[in-house]
Amino acid sequence: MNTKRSANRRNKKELILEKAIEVFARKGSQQTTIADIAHAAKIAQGTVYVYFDSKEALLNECMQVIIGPELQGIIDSTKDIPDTMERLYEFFVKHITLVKEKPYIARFLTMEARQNEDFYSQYPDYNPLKRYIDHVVLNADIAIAEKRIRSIDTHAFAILLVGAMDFAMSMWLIQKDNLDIVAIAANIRDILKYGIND
Amino acid sequence: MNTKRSANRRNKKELILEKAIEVFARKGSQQTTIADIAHAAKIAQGTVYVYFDSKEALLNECMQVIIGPELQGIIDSTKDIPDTMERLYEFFVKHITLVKEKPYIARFLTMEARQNEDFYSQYPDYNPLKRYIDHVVLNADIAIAEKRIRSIDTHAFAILLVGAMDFAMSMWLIQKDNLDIVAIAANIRDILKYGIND
Amino acid sequence: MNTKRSANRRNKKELILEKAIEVFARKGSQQTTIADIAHAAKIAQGTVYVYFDSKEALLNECMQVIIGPELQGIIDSTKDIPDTMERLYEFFVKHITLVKEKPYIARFLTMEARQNEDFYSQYPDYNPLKRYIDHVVLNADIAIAEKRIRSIDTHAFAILLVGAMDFAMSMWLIQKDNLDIVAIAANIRDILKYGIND
Amino acid sequence: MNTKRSANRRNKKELILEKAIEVFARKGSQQTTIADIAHAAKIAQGTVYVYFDSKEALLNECMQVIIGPELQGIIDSTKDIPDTMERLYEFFVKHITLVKEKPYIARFLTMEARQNEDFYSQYPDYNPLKRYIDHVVLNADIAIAEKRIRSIDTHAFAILLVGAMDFAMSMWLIQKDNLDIVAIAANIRDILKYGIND
DNA sequence: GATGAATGAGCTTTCATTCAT
DNA sequence: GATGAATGAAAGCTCATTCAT
Repeated sequence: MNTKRSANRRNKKELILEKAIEVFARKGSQQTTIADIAHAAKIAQGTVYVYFDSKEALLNECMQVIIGPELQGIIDSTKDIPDTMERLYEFFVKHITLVKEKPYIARFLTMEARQNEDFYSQYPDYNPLKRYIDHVVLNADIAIAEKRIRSIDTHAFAILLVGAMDFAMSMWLIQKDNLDIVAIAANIRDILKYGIND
Repeated sequence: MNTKRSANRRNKKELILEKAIEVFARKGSQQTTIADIAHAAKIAQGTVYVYFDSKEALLNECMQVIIGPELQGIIDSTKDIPDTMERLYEFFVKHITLVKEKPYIARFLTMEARQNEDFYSQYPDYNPLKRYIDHVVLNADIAIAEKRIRSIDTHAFAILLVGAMDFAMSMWLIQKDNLDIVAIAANIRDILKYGIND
Repeated sequence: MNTKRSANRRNKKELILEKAIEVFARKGSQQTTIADIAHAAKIAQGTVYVYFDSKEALLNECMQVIIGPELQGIIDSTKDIPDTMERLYEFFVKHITLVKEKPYIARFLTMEARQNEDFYSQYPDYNPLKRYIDHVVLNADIAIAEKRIRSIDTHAFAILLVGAMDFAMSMWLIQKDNLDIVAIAANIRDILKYGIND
Repeated sequence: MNTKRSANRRNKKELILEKAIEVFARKGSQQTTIADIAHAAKIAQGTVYVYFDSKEALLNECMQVIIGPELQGIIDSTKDIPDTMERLYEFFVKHITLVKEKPYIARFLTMEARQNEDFYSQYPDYNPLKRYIDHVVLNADIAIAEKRIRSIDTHAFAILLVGAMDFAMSMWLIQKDNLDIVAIAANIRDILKYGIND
């Protein structure tokens, strides 16, 4: 009984989260109404408030669902690649692949994330791309220690890499057809590796 | 008379635009009301609608004012630097300087710009950073032709450079104190120049 | 079995009533939600509706519980005081004592009771202070018949006495600290007894 | 121009206040919706918010309108009666007359006033009947100094008088037909003057 | 009987937009 | 052109009540 009830509860909450992510991503959080989400989930508006305190709380949980499993999943899935730079490259590619499969993630990362300044100020660690930055810095530090790359400023390197990822995503969202994002990834790798100098 | 009237008209329209940019940048366009702007410009709310069809039209004109003079100004002011790569680096630095002086520009470029998907879809060329991308691609192509740099994919290079600029700006907006954006610029230059390989 | 069941039923209903009185008195009936009461009674919201038809019905039963045992108790406990006026004074004092011990009673008498105009119109006899008025009139009539007091308008006298009690309670609810309600009672007695004339 | 506009503004605000008092008095503030008031004033709901910050602010202004001019008017209009006790009696009678003419005042004084505990805590001086209490205390003190009445506790006396007024109003609101409130006033005067003792 | 998730009508409040002056 | 009072649609949110379990 309890387990079934509890399962229903979790399912309903997850259903709302899932639909909310969809709608938020499609319309933007400001343009999305609770009525939109309730309609998408085929529930009454009031039901949303059974599971979430407010629209803002719902949005925050959506972001954490994305930031948590999805982004961490990418970091984790590349963990075992031995070559450090290969690992970062794979990380880059997997991120792009994820975004191509679930464009709403890009939507959250590049758009919603930037609007919630208050959210950031309160929980700076939830900044989704901050996690990426940390990951890149960590790996680049290792690569330097292992003498696989020269001694560079790893924070600047992380901004280059993550900034390029983020920007490529943004552009891809707008002009999907004209952007071969996978080819771009390979070329970015080449530039970062050898530089632009002769 | 006519010219004077016309001048008044232009002045009042420019006054509204100027104040709107200020308020939009400070509060975000969604949080900004027409009343806020009218108050900032010390005019009546109805007057805004004498010069602009709607709030959205006003926002769009604000973006064009920024994208136009301000960003083009940076491109133009670095036009005469002879060395191509030096020119791009100066462009990068001037952009950062501009943003540090007028943070509302960053606000528009990194936040507002991404919210107006409709705007983009309708007018893809108004994408502010698109102009930067074009500028970087153009210059990198020249640099290759002049054999100042090796033959790279200039589009990927542009994404790296502009993406890093944009991302650094975003981070700087959130955590101004902990980000020495000028030092980062220098380190990014170094990485792009020589690559990370030994 | 049946008796036990019935006892359980009565117990649960009394539990709800008891907790409802507490919560209604603390927050006011309008600010109180069924969820508040269910929470206070540690039962499910739906259970409230097993015993009461509606929130309003619950409130009405609460009022009757208070008007019944509590107020009647005061009347009864002073029944045996032989001197009529002494009896009324004691009645006054006991009422004050009761209210000081159970302030939620004052809350109901002075606040909730006045809001339910519909309730009154339907059941005028449930007006809690009406019972007091009747009691005072009855006793004053007796006192006159016994020639303990002069022939006054006993209804006016009852309004004076009960009105003063009610008003003193109201003020005491608002500014508990600054009102020595017992001293006031003694002084009111003196005025009523001898009048204000020299 | 300005004066006409300004006059319109004041008129509209007064119109809203007037209608709000009517509706609040008829339905109670909690049961009254902004839509009710807007409908009564034949304006749009939003217009209410042009003149008042919130429903609560509107209610507060309603109370002040009543507490201010109306109650003070009674106090003022009896100022010139030379005999102190006669003055207080006239004050009592005028209050009753006012309430009979504008029953909504009674509604506010006896009902709304008691519900807004928060309001009281914040602005204890706005307590409408507090003003009456002060007035009675002041006059009774004078009467004692003038040796027109004996030395009584004037605060207790004020509670008797104002409490009786308030209670009589409450009862009259509920059972208008069966209460000759003017006769009661005369009898209350008699009791207070000579006491109940032989 | 007991539960509590689900409901949806109804509330207050906001604000882009209009229009008589 | 300029005004700002007026509008009313639409939003987020609450909560008494219901009903399948």
